[in-house]
Amino acid sequence: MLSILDGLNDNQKEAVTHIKGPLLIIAGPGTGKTLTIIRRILYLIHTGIKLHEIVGLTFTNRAGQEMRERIDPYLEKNGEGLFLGTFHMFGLNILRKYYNRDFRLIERKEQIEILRSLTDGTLKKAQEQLNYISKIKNLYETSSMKDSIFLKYEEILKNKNALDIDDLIIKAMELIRTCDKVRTDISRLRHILIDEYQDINPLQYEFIRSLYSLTENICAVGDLDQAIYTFRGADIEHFLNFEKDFKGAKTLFLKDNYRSSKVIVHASQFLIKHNKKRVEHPLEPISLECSNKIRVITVNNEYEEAKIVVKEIENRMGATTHYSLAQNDFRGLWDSNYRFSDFAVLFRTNNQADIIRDAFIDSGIPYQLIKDVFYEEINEIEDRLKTYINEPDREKTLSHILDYAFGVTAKEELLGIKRNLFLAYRNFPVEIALKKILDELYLFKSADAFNINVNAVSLMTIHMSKGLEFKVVFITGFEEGLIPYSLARGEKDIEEERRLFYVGMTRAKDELFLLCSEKRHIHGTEKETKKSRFFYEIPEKFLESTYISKKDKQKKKPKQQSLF
DNA sequence: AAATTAGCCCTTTTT
DNA sequence: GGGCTAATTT
Repeated sequence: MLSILDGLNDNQKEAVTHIKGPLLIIAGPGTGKTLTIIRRILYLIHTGIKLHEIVGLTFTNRAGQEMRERIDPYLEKNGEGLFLGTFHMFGLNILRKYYNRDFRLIERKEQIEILRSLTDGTLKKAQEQLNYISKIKNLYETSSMKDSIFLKYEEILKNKNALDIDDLIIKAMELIRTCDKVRTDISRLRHILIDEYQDINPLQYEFIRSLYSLTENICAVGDLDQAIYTFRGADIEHFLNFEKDFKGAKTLFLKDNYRSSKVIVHASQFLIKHNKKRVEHPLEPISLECSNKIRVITVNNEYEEAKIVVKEIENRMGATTHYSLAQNDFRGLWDSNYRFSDFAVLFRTNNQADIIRDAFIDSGIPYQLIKDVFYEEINEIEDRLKTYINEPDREKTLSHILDYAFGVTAKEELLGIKRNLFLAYRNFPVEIALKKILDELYLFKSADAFNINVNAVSLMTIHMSKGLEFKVVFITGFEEGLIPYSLARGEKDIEEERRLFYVGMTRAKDELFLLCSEKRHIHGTEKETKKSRFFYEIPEKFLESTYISKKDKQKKKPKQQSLF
C-alpha cells in the first residue's frame, strides 16, 4: 500500500486513489501520466479488484506495450487477465471469442480492390470512396450506413467472411449491445481506463459508452493541448464534455512537469495560451535551475539548416567526424554527457526528411528515420512466406511462417499471439493460414517504428514524436507554410497546428532549437519564407535568436555605409 | 504488351 | 521537383 503511492506527488496520489465513479485526469506533458495510470491499476488490484475486471484502452500498440512492460513485473502470472492494448485489439478479442472464429481481417489493399470493383475502376475514386466509408464508420454516422455504396461494400465483406479494421470496434460494440452472452462477459469489467482521451473519435466514444453502461467506472486520461488528430476524425468535444457526459465526474490535474527545463515549460505555456478552445490548467516545472534559452536560428536555406543541426550535435558529442569509423576511438564518446539517442530532429512534413538525412549520412552520425516502413516490410514478408508454402510438412511450414513473420517484429507481447495463431491454424491449408497471419500482423503495423534502445539520433514528424522525450530537440522548418502548415486556414486548424507545435516543444528536456530557413523549395520551386507566427507568441525573454546566413556580410555592409 | 510521354497533385496518420 | 497514373505510342 505504501509502496504503491511511493514517490508520487499529491495530484498523482489523488488520481491513483480516487476510484469511485467517473474521473478525468488532465495530464500535461511530462507530468508522469503513465506512472500514474500504472499505480492506479496497482491500487485497484490492492483494493481487491481482479485483473480481469480492469481494461486499459490505448490508441497505439506502443502505448499499450509501454504500460505492459512497466506493470507486468509487479503482477503475478505476468499480468495475465489484465487487458492493456488498443481499442482494436480489444474488439478483436471479443469478436474471435463470440462472433465467428474464422473471419478474416482485410487490409487497405484489399479494401481498395473491392471499391475499385464497385466504382469506375480508378484508384482515385476507390480511395475517395474508402475514405468516405471509413469516415462513416469512425464518425458513427448511422444514417449514412444506408447509402448504396456502403451497403454494397458491406455485402461483399460479408460474402468474404471478412471485416475491415474499423469493424473490429463496430461489430464488437454491436455484440456488446445485443448479445446477452457478451454482455455477461463484459459486465465482469469494473474499471475502464482510457488513455489519450482528447484523441477519441465518435465511434470510440460510442464503444466506451457501451462498456460504461455495464461497468459504471471510467477513468479517462488526456490533455486537450496535445490533441493533434482531429484531422482524422478525433473530436475534442468529448474531452470538453466529459463532466456533462459522465454524471458525478471528477476532474483532476497533474500539474508538475518533471520533464522539461523551466524555460521550455514556461515558453510553451505562453504559446498554448493563445488557443481559445482549451481547458485552463496549471503546469509548473519541477526544475528550478536557470536553464538555457530556446535557440532560434535563422539560416539561408534548408541545406544550411541540416548542417547546423549536425554541427550542434557534433559539438555536444565531443567527437569530430565519422563516428561509424571511429569505434575504437572512445575519447569523444566517452567524454560526452550525451548519447546520440538524446537528440531528435522534428519536422512538419515527411518530405523535409531527405535533406536532413543526407546531412547525417555525410557526417557519419548514426540516425534512425522513423516513418511508416511497415507497408514495404510486409510485402517483403509476404513474398518470403510464399516460398515456404511448398514444404511438405505443414506444421513445420506454419511454424516457419510464424517465426519469420513475428521474428521481424520481435516483440515480446507477440509471442502469445504467435502461439495462438499456431494452434488456430494448425489444420488449415497453408495458403489460408498465411492472408490470416498477415492480417493480424497488420494490427501491429507501427509497433516497431521507434526503437528506444538504438543509440541514434531520431528523425521524425512532430506527430510521431508524441509521447516521446529527448534531451535536445531540433524543430526544423519553423516558418509560415510549414508551422503552421499552409493548408491550415481557419481558426480551428490553426489551433491544432499550435497544439502540434506545442507537442514538439514539450518533447525537449534541456535544450530546444527552432530552425528557420530564409528560403525553401516548395514543390520544386524556391520560395522566400517568413518566420512562423508562433515565434511572436513566445515572449522574447525565453528566446535567443541567431542569424546565420551567407548573405550576412553583404547585407551588413551597405547598412554601415549609410550611417556615414 | 511494353515503353514512353503527358498530366496531376502535392499534410499530418493509427489500427 | 518528383512520384504516380492514365494516355499514347511503338
